[in-house]
Amino acid sequence: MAENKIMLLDGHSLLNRAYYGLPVLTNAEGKHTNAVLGFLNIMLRYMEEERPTHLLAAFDRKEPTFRHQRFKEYKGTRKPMPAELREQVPLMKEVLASMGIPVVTQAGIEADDILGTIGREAEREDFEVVIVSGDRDLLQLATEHTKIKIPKTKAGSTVTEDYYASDVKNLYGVTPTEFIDMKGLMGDASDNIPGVPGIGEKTAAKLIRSYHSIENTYAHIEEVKPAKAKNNLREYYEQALLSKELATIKTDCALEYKFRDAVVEDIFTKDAYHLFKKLELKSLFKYFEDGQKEKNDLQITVTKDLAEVDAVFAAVLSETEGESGENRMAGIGVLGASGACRGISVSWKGKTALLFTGGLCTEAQLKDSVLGLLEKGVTVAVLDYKALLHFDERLRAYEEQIEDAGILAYLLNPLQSAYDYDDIARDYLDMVTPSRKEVCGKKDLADVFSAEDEKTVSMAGLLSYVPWKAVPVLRAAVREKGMKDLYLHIERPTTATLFDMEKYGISVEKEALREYGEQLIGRISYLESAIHFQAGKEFNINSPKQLGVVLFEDLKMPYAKKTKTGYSTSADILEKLAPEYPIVSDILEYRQLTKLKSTYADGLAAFIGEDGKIHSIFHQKVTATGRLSSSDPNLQNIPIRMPLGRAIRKVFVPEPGYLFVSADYSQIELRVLAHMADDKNLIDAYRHNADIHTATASQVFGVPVEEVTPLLRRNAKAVNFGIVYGISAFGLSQDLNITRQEANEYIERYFKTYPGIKAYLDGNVAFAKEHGYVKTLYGRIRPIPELSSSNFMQRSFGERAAMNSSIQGTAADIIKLAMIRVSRRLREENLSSRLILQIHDELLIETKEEEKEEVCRILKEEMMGAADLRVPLLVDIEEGKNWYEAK
DNA sequence: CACGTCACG
DNA sequence: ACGTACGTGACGTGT
Repeated sequence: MAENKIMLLDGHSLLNRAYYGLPVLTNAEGKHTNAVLGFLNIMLRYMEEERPTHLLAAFDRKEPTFRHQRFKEYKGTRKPMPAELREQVPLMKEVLASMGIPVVTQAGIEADDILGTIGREAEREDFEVVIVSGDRDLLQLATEHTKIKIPKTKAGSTVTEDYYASDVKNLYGVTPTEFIDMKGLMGDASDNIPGVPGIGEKTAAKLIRSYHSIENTYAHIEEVKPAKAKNNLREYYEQALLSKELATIKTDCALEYKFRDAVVEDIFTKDAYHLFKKLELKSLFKYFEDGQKEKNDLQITVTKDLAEVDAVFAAVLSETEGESGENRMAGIGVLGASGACRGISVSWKGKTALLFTGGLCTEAQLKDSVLGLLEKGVTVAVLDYKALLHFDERLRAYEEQIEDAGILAYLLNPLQSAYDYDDIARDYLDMVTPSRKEVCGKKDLADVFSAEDEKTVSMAGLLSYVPWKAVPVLRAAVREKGMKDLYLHIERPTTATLFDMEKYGISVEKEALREYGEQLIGRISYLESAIHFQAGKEFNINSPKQLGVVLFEDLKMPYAKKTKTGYSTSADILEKLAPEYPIVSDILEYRQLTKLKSTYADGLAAFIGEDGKIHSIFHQKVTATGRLSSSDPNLQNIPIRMPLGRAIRKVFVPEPGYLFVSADYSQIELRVLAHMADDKNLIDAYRHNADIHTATASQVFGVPVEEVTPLLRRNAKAVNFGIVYGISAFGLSQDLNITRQEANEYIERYFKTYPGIKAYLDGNVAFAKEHGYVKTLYGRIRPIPELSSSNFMQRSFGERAAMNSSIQGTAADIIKLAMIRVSRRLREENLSSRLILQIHDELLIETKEEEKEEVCRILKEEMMGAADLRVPLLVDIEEGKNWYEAK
């Protein structure tokens, strides 16, 4: 029989070590999990290394007090345990319990003493003992058969120090027992052990090496070398003995727990699996692969035989006929990109079929068959409706029968980074599945698929099975959270308008774009030479690191400011230096021009397709607030603020015979705020169509409207912006280059002028703190886990995000509504005008000359009418033969 | 792959 | 005392 080995975990100490070793990590509910994950990683690694037959974890009954006051980072400072760590203590115990690992605590006995006592008990019964702790105090327990393992996190990875008695001796020159005496002399501020003043680690080690104990040192007090140590030890001898007692870990406690019960069994239990899932400890799922995780009840058939394919669709139809709910539903997934579809995946009533093209079964056949399901009234569940429209846009006619699991999941938690099949399976179906990356790497499923490769077959099946299975769950959750209307009337209809914009694209004059880039080169190389000359050396201007050294070390400029890696060379710093140093002006201009060249001139050119157009992607599941985002390329950040950058808009043109019309909401966020806060003063200002910044300046600074100077207006405008962003005196002071006190005064005066705003913002933050999320006017939620942080900075961020998100999110809801209404009208009135782009508060439309008047009217009507607020929603319209003119 | 920077709303 | 405005995406550098 293998020899017995027991591993003893120092619960609080390991949790503490893990907490500070890993970055903040939360699950969707905002529960912090980094310490739990770190603890488990260390534990699992050591179990692998040591293969113990017995295992348990010791915790203090209460939070450590008195002797073991060790939840602090620095000596002497007694930091309370951060809330993020505190909440993980009970969680950790729960996790251990779920894994069948005993959590040993006992009233009046500290964890160290439990470890010491059990360690000795086990050793007496011929166990090998391994004690795991982040705390070096435990070294005193080391023997020939008791090893102390101390994990250390170094640069992200964990390294371990192992100590038997001999290792302690080698390192400190004292035995583990003498280690206690050493500690008695030197003390430990972090453990509230006083020790002897003036005796530090060096002296203590020397004395104990010579005399082996405090008592014996005292007996030879006359010989004690440094005079200071001699005198202090005399004076503080009692305290030294007390310290020794405090530092001694007890090994003879009367424990109720019998360590023989701590036999290691299968720790990857079903309970553990469910708990890990709830905590989203994804990296640990792999341990359950053969264990307790639910078997995917996928029944998959694979075919490319036309008759069999037909039979599958016939079966779907007949078996869903007359059913309701999920039984009337089929999941559909496309295998391969839109142009190169190799097949589709279909799930219904728990069954899944993979249907491939080839032989007599064509892509068109598959598409028609899917359409056939919809015609017969089957509801189709998908992971990504927009992707499906790229597969076959005829599906848009059946929008009301389509359920998008990805969008539903996004509404339930917009903070996730992805909504792929594995995410939804994990979050809503309690299934752990290999991710797309694990199955396909960087390739498309269609390229790696093989009927013999079980993983690819399984993943292909999941593409339809997961939406089929999850949509009922997701729908119920969305309804329960009050977002059903948001989904049905805003989010789902938005998808098709985004698809249209992506498909249609926007024309770009390639040659003009090339010339634009060309024209920048000369000036860029001139500036480069000028900068190098003024610096007195050549260096990479694009490297903030090198630039920082040149400016703040070589040229010794002031305003040198931090960043983790070096000096900050951001524009707001350089702008302060520019009047004084010509080189800085040149750098600013250089930065501007190279940005235009690389991101816009060259960057955009790379996206122009065969059709002379750019088809950027509009993302509906990315932002925390409900806004859209755009990528490949991003057409929502084309320059406009500076003349030279703005000129790039000239290369964006309508198709021949068409014009651009751009329509943007005037200050939609402030108007939304006025409505939601129901602030009488702000509402009145908007109802009277006042210049809002001037009106604000007049009221806040107490001067008649006619006497508002440009400076006052500018300040008021900054305050208005700040309010929308979740005001902070520091942010405002930065923006206006004023002191924080002045900024504070502005804010106070603002809130005095608009008391409704103050009440609303406060109320919103309070709501967020109570519920953990904020809501838009249309019920969209944004969770804000940072609000429960004990970290001031994070919590403050949460408060600002709470103030901002309802406003930004409500504006985003309204613009989505406007897009839906505008495209509906354009279609209903049989116009050939199209929605081209959305830039948050602006819609760009391509219109025929003769439709222009009509389109402008529609835009005004539908945008202004998108929401019925307590203030008018004004829309400004411009037109032109390119995007530069239409703005 | 993280960071600094900067383009937009 | 803490050290920031809210929301994005793309580029170049440097580990």
